[in-house]
Amino acid sequence: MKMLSHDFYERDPALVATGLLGKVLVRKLDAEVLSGIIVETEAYYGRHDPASRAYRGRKRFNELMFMGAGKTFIYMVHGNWLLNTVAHLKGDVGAVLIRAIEPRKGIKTMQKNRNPKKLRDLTNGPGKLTKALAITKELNGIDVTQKASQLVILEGEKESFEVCFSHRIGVKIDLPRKLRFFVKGNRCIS
DNA sequence: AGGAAGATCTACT
DNA sequence: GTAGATCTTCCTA
Repeated sequence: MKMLSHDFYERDPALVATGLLGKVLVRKLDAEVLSGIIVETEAYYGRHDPASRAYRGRKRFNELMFMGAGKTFIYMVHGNWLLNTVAHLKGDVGAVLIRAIEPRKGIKTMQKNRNPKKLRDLTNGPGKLTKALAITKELNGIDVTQKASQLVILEGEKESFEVCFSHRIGVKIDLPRKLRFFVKGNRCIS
């Protein structure tokens, strides 16, 4: 399968967020490869987005959002690591939060990392998927368009599905636009 | 030093 | 399904 190019991420965050649905998130470990289909995402903007990490301007912890698209942006919220990919037009600011995946390869290892009651709870949330895929701050800032990276995103198979959208989850003050996107009917949604 | 943050788990109705 | 405790950084005072 082909990797997504740098250009894919150099677009409006909402376009990238919808575009990432159905794509394959691949986590390379020393001994094995874990993967899953992206089924839920959210778009975040810069200064005019009160829910964005970049709302209060550029700081050391959020500077990745201001830099080149196609990198990971990982941070901690309520004790969970959340995985974003930096996505924005050239010179702009933004990111896409990956909220849920449908597990494909390495399910056993994921279950070792996290032990949910039901299988469908394995990766149906932003903090859950990072734990299942062993994603931590160590992977912050790596380039998901580089083959050598421990985290990459591939083109999915050409499945057809319907995209639904809603307001973002958990944010205090949301924008008037609906910026959460998910695959209709998928059971691995948060 | 204190508190907020894009969440999760558990234990109830 | 909803409620409350608790998870760990980094920001702000």
